[in-house]
Order: sequence, then structure tokens, then C-alpha cells
Amino acid sequence: MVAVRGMDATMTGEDKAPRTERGRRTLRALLDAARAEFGEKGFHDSSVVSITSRAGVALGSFYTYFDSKDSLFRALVQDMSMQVRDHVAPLLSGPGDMLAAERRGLLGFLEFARQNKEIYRIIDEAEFVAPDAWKAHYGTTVERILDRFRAAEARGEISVPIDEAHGWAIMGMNVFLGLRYGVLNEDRDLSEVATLVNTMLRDGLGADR
Amino acid sequence: MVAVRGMDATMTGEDKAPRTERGRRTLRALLDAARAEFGEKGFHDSSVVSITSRAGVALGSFYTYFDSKDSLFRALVQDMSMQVRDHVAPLLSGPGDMLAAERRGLLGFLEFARQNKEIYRIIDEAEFVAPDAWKAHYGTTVERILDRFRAAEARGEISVPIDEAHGWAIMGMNVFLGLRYGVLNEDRDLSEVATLVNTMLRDGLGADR
Amino acid sequence: MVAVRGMDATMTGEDKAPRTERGRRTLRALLDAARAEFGEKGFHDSSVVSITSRAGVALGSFYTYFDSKDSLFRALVQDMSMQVRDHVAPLLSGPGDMLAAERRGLLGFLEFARQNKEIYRIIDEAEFVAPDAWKAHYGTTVERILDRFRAAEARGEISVPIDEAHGWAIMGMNVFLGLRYGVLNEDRDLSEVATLVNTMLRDGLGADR
Amino acid sequence: MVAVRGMDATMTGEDKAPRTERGRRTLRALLDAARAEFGEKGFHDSSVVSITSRAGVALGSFYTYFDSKDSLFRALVQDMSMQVRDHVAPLLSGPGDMLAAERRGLLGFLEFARQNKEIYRIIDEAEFVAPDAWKAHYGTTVERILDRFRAAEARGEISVPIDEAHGWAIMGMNVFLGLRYGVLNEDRDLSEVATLVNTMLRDGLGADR
DNA sequence: CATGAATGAGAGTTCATTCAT
DNA sequence: TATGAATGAACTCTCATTCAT
Repeated sequence: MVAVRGMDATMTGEDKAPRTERGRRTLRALLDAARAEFGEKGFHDSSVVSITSRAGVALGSFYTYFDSKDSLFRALVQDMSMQVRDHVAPLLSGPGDMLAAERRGLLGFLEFARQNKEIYRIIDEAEFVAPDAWKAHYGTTVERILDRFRAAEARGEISVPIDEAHGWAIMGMNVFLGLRYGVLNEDRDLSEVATLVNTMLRDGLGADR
Repeated sequence: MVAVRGMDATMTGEDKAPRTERGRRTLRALLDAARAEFGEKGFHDSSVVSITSRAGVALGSFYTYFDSKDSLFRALVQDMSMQVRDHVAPLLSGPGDMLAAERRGLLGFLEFARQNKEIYRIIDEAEFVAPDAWKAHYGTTVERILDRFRAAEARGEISVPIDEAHGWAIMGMNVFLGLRYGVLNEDRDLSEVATLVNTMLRDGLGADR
Repeated sequence: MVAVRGMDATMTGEDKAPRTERGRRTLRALLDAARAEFGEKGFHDSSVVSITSRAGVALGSFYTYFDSKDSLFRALVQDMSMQVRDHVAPLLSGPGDMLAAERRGLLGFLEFARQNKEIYRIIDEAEFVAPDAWKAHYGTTVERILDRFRAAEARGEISVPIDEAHGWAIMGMNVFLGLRYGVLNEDRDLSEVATLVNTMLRDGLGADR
Repeated sequence: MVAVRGMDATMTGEDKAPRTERGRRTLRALLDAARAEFGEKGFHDSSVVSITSRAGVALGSFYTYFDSKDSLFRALVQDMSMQVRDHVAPLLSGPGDMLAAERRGLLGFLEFARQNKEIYRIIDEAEFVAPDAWKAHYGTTVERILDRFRAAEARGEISVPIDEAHGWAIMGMNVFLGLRYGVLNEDRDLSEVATLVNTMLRDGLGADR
């Protein structure tokens, strides 16, 4: 069983929070089942019956904890989003300059994607199933990237004035690398990939140096 | 009515090609309707009835030309894929070095995404609806990027040895920029974005130059 | 409402057995409705909507108990098959030799066919709708006939060595007589028919005796 | 291509008779295709498109010759019925008494069934698809049997007074034997089966002789 | 006569959601 | 809180038949 961090908090305001220990267990079982189901089959091929039977609870119990299949999906996206961040954030602080930190962060992300392929899929499918949740995730991700870059800029580590577009570009890079080397294939050493891309990010591809 | 380039050719081998002029018109109407429908509502919220009524033909006529809703979607993805390429390819040849060409290509892509938001959505949703078509599209896109980069490397325009990962990174950048500045919002001058990112790609972000 | 003997048992292994009393009632209603519907209109002109509306339940409830229209039909054939046997079997034991028993069995069968015309139709249509169920029914019927005949042969009641073909011949006779005098018309005294045929079976038609 | 005897005549009064040689060829192609299709797949799984494409003619041409799928089926049943009779009838006249003739007839029928399995299936499925055609076929078949038997009775070859029920009984025997040893399996020498059953018919099964 | 595109009623099936127990 | 039967709208797909060319 996968620990679903902070889900109780996440649910405040939406859906229905459990009041007993038994309820807490049922909720957790449903969330784990949903994560597996959505990860494997995608939102539309997943069904509430299948999720409840995976979870070992009755169909009706689903609606004790969630308003709808959609709302479960949204709750899941929020949670996954937090998990990614929790995994990557600590790696960003540490010795060295911003680019070194950024390399550690990317590597951590690639490893995380490889070990949690469902999370990747769920978050990405949100673009079509729960656009708001998708935007919330990628919007704050860009914000964080930009915060780091602007701090580096202030410290003089970066020579070009940082623009929002830099954030989206970097994020796009990371996401596609995660998809290609984390999720779709495991045919590559992730550390190598991280270094390669980090170098490009630092020095560019131009020959005139 | 949007011209659906080469769809007749695309359909060879799958689904059923029309043999009369009337049939050709019906097929085109269906393709245009489907493109609009899928673009607006996404695959799962689109329905065959809705597509046929948009197209002004009877429900049954759909199955005169397509084996299933899925197969129409796949045909559409293939076609959209070709359209993107046909729009961008010519921009890549022209004066200047590879990075200049790359900038023109990115700008063209961003403009195309802004003007053809449905295409963007359809291709991206394919990741979840028709993974093979998605892989075909992004796989060949990466190949083309790498071909260009390797040629530039051979000419000495690039100082680092090009690796497949560079291709995925660049593509990810472009895709997310297209999404952010082409599809989601029109709040930004695309030329500016293209320049900004192209500069980063050439020189990197590092201050040590 | 017709009692559907042993259907609960029959359903074990296929389709879904009800777990509550209410479910049991719904299942029974569906089976009764299906029997009437298939009997009247045949498999292909029967529809699931029509069956459920006859049964007074919602369309969706059908799929709570059956995997498909086909699987209901198969379940029904199995059940009908058992009903015929249950009706005829007791008549076969009793006073007198095998031919006397056989006469009682045929008469019972003819009467049963006349009173349960739907059963007749359903089992026979299975030849085209559910061939395996059809073969199961007629295969075991022949086996039983042959068992009885071989026993009679062992007791010396029969002068010719019994062969499988005798079983199929006798069964064919019975089936067509059931169709003609039980199902298609009621213009004949069944006892008379049974006697007539039984006599033929005992003595043959040849004059040289 | 199978010659479809007398179909032109059969069609008089129903459907539309061809007036040109070309039309005659198209009609024949359709009939042959339909016979194969119905024989293989049964009435309901056969489709008009499939029949026309087997026949190598356009879908629309079907309705140049037939009023409907049903009416084609009926025409086919009538034709098959005649074919069976044409095959069996000559065997019934010849040397020996009625029982000897009857044996030759049964053998001919079994062989015919084995060589023309589609015919068997089509005629039998008529019970559920075109009951009138079915009754016409089996009704006249019984009549013919009874005519032969009554003649034999008049000649003193038969010791029991012949009743209609004898006809149905004999026919049922023959039909099931045809199904079992002609259509379903070819594991048996047909001549042996015919002899066996003929003997039973002459002498009965009783031991007291 | 031949063609094949067009039609649309109708079928079987799915599944999120409700609710009585 | 848990259960699972009941519901019915919605959907995809089939196919006999019509008809303009």
C-alpha cells in the first residue's frame, strides 16, 4: 500500500473526509486502487466498479468518499503533484551553483518518473480530463523554476535576463525527458541524460566560445 | 471548410476510400467536422452522432468511410502530423546557420499552434487515445531535429556531440512553448519568445563566458 | 410465474448470481420474461429491452445478471433441457418392459411439448443460436436412450444389437412427433399417437411375420 | 458454380425474373453466393452486402432480383427442397419391395446431406426464419412418404394400417440421421447406418418373433 | 441493368450515479 | 458506514433498404 501523503488535508473542502479509523482505511484503499487503475488504463477506461473492486470495497462506498469519478481524479492529480514536488524539492538545495542544483533536480525527477510511471500518466492526462488541475500543477511548477532562476540571476550566476518563457521551455524539456527516459523506455542511464542536458543548458549549443 | 491535405492518400490501407465525387465530398465533410469536434471537446466527449450532424450527413454514413471512431481519430492524427510538418519544414531551409533556421522553425510552429489550436489538442490527446500514432508523430519529429543537429555538428556549427536526448529536450521545449504561448494564451509576441529561447539554446544560461 | 427449477444452480459459473432476496426475484422475473419472449418471437426478434420491460425491470438490470443476450439464451436452453428430462425421466421407470416404458416416456414428452411450446422452440432454435448447448442437450438425450436400450438388450427384451444410430433414429422420431402433434397442431389424441408409434417400434412395418 | 435447377421457374410470381442473359448470370451468381453464405453463417449472420460481394456484384443489384433478404431465403428454401427431392426420388423406384426402396432413399438422402451440408442447414433454419416454407417442405415430404407407404399397404407389404403419424416418425428419423451422420460428423459408413435403421423399420426391436 | 453512397431505425452494451437495506 | 441492486441516458455500431447517377 502506498502512503498517500496529505490526502486527508487535500480533501478538505471537496469530497467527504472520513471521521473514523475504519473510514480512513477505506479512503486510503480507494485512493491506492484509483491510482493503480488510472495509471494503467487511463481515466476513460477506468471504471468506478473496477476501482472499488480493486480496493475490496462495495461500489456504493465510493460515493461515501467522493462526489464523482471526476472529483476523485482531481484529488489524485493534486496529490500526485505534491508528491513530485516533495521528491524533487530537497534535491534543489545543496552545494554548488543553481545549475548544479538544477541537474540534481532533473535527475531526481527522471528517477521519480521511472519509479512512478502512473503518476506521470495521471498528471499528463489531466490536461484533457481536469484542465484546471493540470494548469495548477504546471503553473506552480513554472513559478518555482522561475523563482530559482531569478535568484540565480540576482546572484550573478546567470547572464541573461530571465523571462517566463524560459520557465516553460525548461519545464517542457524536463517533462519530455521524463516521458522518454523515465516512462516509455528504461534503456538509458538517467545520470548521463541529466548531465548532457544540464551542460546544454549551461553552455548552449553554439560553437563560438 | 478546411482543406485536409492528402487525406485521400492517408486513407489508403485503412478505412474505405470513396469512389465517386459525392463520396469525396462526404468524406471531407466528415473529416472537417471531426477535426472541429475533437478539437473542441476532446476524444471522449465527442460522439459519432455529433460529428455526423455537424457534417450534415446521416449517422450511418460515418461507417461508410471509417471503421470506428478510433480509426477516424488515428487517421486525423496522422493527417495533422503531416500538416504541422508541411508548415514548418520549408522554414528550416534558408539563409544563416542552423540556429537561425531553428528559430524560424520554432516561430513557425508557435504561429501554427496559435492558428490551429485543434491540431495541437488532437495530437497531444493521442498520447492517451492512440499511443502508436502519438509515438509515430513525436518519434519522427525527434528524428528530424536530430538530423538537422547532426548536420550542423558535422559543419562545425555545434560544439557539443549531439545525443538523442538533445532532440527530446528541444522538442519538449517547443511543445510546451506552443501550448503556453500558442494555445493557452495569446498574451505574448511569438517572435520575442522565439528569439529568447533561441538565444538560450545557442549560448546557454551560464554566466562564465 | 413459472418456477425455473435449479436456475440458481445453473447460473453458477456463468453470469452473476444474485446475493439478496430482491436480486433473486429480479433474476426470476428476467428468466420468465426471456422464456416467454424467446418462445414467442425467437431469438433474433427478441430484444433485451423487450425482455426487461416484460419483466418490469430497467434495461440495465439485465446486465446485472447476464453477460449478454446470448449467454441468457444459453442458460435458458440448459434449464429447459433439464426441465424436459425431469418431466420425462420418472415416467420411464415403472411396470412392464422397456417398450412399455418407452411408450409412457414418449407420451409424457408429447404432452410436455404441447403444454410448453416455448421450451420446444427454444431448444430447437439453439441449433442455430447456441450449437454447443444444442449438442449438449441432444447428445445426452441420445445417451440416455441408448442406456435404456442396451439394458433391455442385456435383459433379452430386444433382438437386435443396439447401435448408436438407433438412438438418433428414435430421438428424431420423437422430436418430429412432438413438433407435429405437440407444438404445431393439437388435432390429435396424443395417447393414440404414442401407441401407434410404439407398436411400429416393437414390431416394425414388415408384413412377414 | 452450382446449377440452380428451376430457379427461374421458382421465381415466377415472386421477386423479379431476369429478362436478359446478363441478368440471368447475375441472378445465378447471387443465388450461389446466398446459398454459400446462408449455409456457412446462418440467416441472421449473413448480410446482403456479404452476399453481393461474394457474388461479385454491386449491393444495389440485389434488389433488382429480390424483394428482400427474406424473400431470397424463401426462394432458396424452395429450391433446396426441390433439389433434395430430385436427388432422392429416382432412388425410390427400382427393384424390390417398399422397404428396399426406402433403404435406398434413406441412403441417398444421407449421402446428399453429407455432400450438401448447406442445404440441410438452410432448410432446417427455415423453421425459424420462414415457417411457411419449412412447412411446405416437410409437409410434402410427409405426404410422399405416406403415399409410398399406403401403396405398399395396398400391396400387402405392410401389416399395420398406415397413419399420418407414421410419416412424421419416419421423417424425423431420417432427418436426425442426416444431421448426425451426414452433417455433424463423417465418422460412419452411411450404408451401414441405412441398413441398420431399415432393419429396425421392417422388424421392429421386439424380441418376440 | 448496374452501381455504391446515403439513410436511419434499432440493437446490444456500458457505467456513473442513486438509494433502500 | 457499508452494501450491491437498480436505474436509464448515452453510446457505438450494424445493416436492410432506397435512390440518384
